[in-house]
Amino acid sequence: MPNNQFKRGELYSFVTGKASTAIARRLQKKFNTAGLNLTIEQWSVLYHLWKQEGISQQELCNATFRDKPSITRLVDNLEKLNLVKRVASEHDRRINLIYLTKQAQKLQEESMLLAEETLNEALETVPADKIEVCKEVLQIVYDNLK
Amino acid sequence: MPNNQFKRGELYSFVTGKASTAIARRLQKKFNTAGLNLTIEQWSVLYHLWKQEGISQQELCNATFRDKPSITRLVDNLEKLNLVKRVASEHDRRINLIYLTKQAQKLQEESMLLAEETLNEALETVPADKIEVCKEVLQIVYDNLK
DNA sequence: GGCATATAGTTGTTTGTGCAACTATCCAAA
DNA sequence: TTTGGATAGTTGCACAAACAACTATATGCC
Repeated sequence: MPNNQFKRGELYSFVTGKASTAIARRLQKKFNTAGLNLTIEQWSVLYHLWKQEGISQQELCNATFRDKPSITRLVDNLEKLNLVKRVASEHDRRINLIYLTKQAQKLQEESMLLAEETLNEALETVPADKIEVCKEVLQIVYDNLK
Repeated sequence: MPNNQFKRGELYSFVTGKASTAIARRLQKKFNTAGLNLTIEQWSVLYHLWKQEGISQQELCNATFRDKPSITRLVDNLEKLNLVKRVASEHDRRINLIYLTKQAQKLQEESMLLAEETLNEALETVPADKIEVCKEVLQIVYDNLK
């Protein structure tokens, strides 16, 4: 049992994601302070659309690791904010393709800068090689459980 | 700028806590399968009460890294499930001390086993020294942002 | 063509989070 | 002793997640 040695206090932080919660809260505060009227969850959808727009809601589910109802409602809210548009696919009428509005394109640079800034604050004083190990472990955890 | 080297794809996982989300989902499924009628958030409150009961809601806020309204509602729901009781402090009538019921005491062993099992599955194939580095980094992240 | 099945998306319900505003109580200083 | 500020907890609101049940459309097979 090589990995069976959890002291209880350590178990807790892993399950609750203390660190990632703290990162998300800090970024949310930066968005609010900057007057970006955007939740972290909405940002995480835009994040993938900035890489490639015109993808389906199902593809957004896979990319953001969320279920279909969550994406339906996030897209609902992003549509209300005039940041995305649903466009019915011509080939398959079950599919909505999601496109960014001009307004959303304007948000990319500023929000990404705030995200990088947040991560730099989070990882201040952490040596680069330890960050690499940490990323590697978190990726394996994800792969082990998905 | 020693830590300024985020490739964008990596940034996303850090902010969204992909790994810890996956762990929490896996544990929730184990609870459901085992017939434990308990959310991960409720479990995280019980977790601290098992270590020490009779603490105030404010102390639960600090321990679980949640705000006061969140704890109010988690305690509400735990009370509905007959797992905890609010007892007004005699010294300071503003304070509720939270005590476990017998029913909650019975849940400890089984739920902690499932949590350890989940972590073992998550960290399968990860060498112990890398786990240590990862824990260390996540703790620093938390300390940097709190 | 017609039917079974799979896929894309939506809706309802319960639970939790974050913020602001609120009540009740305590405490300390004038 | 009163009054003003701090602390503990609650409530309302908007947003999000997980699950189940639902509609609409597509596809493959007879």
